[in-house]
Amino acid sequence: MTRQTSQRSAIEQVIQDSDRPMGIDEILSKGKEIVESLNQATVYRNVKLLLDCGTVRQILHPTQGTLYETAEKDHHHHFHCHGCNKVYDVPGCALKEDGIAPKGFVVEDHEVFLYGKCPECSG
Amino acid sequence: MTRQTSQRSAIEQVIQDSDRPMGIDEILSKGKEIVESLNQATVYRNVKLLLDCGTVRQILHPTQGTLYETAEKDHHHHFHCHGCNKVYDVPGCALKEDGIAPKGFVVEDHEVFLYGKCPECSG
DNA sequence: GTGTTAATGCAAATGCATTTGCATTTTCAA
DNA sequence: TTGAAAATGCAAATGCATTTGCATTAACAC
Repeated sequence: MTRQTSQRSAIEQVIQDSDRPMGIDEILSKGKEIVESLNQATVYRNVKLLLDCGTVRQILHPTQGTLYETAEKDHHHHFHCHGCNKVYDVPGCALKEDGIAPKGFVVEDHEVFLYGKCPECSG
Repeated sequence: MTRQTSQRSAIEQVIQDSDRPMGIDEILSKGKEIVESLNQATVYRNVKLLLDCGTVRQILHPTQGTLYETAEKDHHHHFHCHGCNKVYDVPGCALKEDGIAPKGFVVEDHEVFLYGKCPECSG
């Protein structure tokens, strides 16, 4: 049976409240603002639980490693700013619907990663 | 000074001749068909040289790890078949030109990863 | 309240891709 | 042809994210 702990709800809250995907370290540091004793291994363990129960989604980012976001979000893309190094959500889908892949290829899913400067860093 | 060796040209040839990106292990096994003594460390060392001199491009694939392809290729996308596990090149760009990212974001580059079944595996 | 046992914190262990040290082999300029 | 230096093969070492063992703490059913 699974129990409700302060660290568990801190981790859930941090992920739910974020408008962009985060890595383990960022979840850890944000979570520490809520429960200061929070430990990295606990973050790994709880994120894995959340993945298993489908609450959270894993993003394998080409340059930023493994990130996590709420599974509640609709399909969207990710923008990596090489100024502040953050990964932002980009709502909607900029992929053309037809003829994406050559004849015979069945496209079941896709991911788009954008790179550049965010508003704060491009000024 | 850099010298021409049979393993070096085997590695170059394997990468040049391929119509899809390959990981170290695949470069190694294809290379072994040309020079059977070929060693993994040698592949790593030579691929790094080719990267440095701009002949080869590195792809950090979300699910397939680090792949390599000729830098000669034009911009294209990559399709991962979860049947045969190969990554295919998809010529052209299926990304809409405008309004990809919200106002203020400067998009300098992008990558598109497609997932599904290739013609051989979807039959 | 109390006891059972899940969850945590910590540090050590693991797994894996990549790199490195070194003895040996090979290239290539002289 | 020969010798210095580059490259190779091999195995061990590294770096890193992630996992695990274990003693301790805390949740919650009773």
